[in-house]
Amino acid sequence: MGRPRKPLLSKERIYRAALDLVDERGEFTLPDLARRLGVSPSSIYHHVEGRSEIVNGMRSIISADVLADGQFPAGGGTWQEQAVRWARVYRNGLGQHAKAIPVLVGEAVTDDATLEIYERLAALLTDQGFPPRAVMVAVSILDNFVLGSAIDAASPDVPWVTRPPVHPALHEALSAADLSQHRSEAAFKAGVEALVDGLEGSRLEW
Amino acid sequence: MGRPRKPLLSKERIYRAALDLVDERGEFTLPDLARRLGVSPSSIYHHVEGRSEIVNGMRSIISADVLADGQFPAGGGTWQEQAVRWARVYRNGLGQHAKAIPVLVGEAVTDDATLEIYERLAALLTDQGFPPRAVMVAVSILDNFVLGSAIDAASPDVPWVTRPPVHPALHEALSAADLSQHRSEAAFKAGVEALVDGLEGSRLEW
DNA sequence: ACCTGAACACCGTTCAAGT
DNA sequence: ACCTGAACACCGTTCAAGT
Repeated sequence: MGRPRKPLLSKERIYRAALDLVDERGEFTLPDLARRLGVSPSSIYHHVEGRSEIVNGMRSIISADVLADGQFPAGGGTWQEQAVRWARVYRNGLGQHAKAIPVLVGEAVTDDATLEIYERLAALLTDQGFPPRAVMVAVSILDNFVLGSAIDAASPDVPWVTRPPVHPALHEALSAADLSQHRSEAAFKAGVEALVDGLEGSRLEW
Repeated sequence: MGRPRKPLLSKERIYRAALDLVDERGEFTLPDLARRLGVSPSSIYHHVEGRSEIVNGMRSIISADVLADGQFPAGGGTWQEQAVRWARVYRNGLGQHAKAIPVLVGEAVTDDATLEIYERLAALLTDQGFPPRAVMVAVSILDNFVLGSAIDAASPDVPWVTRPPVHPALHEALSAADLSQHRSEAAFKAGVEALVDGLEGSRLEW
């Protein structure tokens, strides 16, 4: 068939199609992706280095969307309110692509958009007088919780399959809160607020 | 070659070998696993259903080790101290197999040992008078943070590759805390304590 | 029952050949 | 420069054949 007059592909189009695929199915293969793009698998290699560049590209799209949110994290209020908003907006952004998270985990973060997300939080804390080591610890704390919560939100339904006689307390708790969406939300909100309160108390320890 | 007088394989041996492999390399394939076991790939299928049973088996080994820890979570002290211990022991157990975490994430939890871990925490909180919905939220909160922290600990070195002029605050923070092991530890300790304190304050809200 | 080797339908990636 | 089809070394899984 030879070269087309106008390129059929671009990095952007490849990343987006891969993200769409993962949103739908929780995974993607190069042949699937090629089919979706109406192209042959080998064509993709004229635009990207390989599979892991595509995964990183997916993440940069998600992060760019997060950064586009006007509330991130500026918008006034105390620094605690801004930190809570940082976590909420970031987690919501990841939650839009919950099925992608297992794919993203394990690939190192190198893209500018994602780094900028962490820079925003680091800058907020630095401005607040946190010493550099405390900034690192605080960023890690919120990052860990956001990531864990986003994975939780990504679990299809209930995260644990209990059998009542064996796990009575866990089973009871699960059936009381069967709206898993709400469970995950409530856990996130309460957790972030507790963490940010905790930061204030111990910010000079590190 | 035909059937040996004594079976060469067992579920147990397969799970352990797979976990060893993942500990070393961060991943495993059936051919690798077969080689390690001195057996042909197809032999494995006489003992397990397939790859995902092996992944679940790996998790149950890790969880059994956690449960074998005498400190889990009994050992006296206030319920807050016990909850903190629960998180620490569980996270340390996962940390022994940090490279396995990306492999485990995404596979639903169904094995008894892992469910028992959560049951212990749920029972602790139930005994403490937390209503079922609060138990669920509290368990989710600690679970999310433990998982996020364990993933963080699994990252080979620094989780973010910054370029100084673009991400000044983040870069400064990173270079101040270049001992990543310690960074991850400090973040975990401070985070868990803040979360458990927060639980006490809001336990009747849910 | 439990191992083997051959076979199947896949996967990611490379590359010469076309325009 | 950018697409294709053929090819490569893999992967997980199945199954008939052996003891």
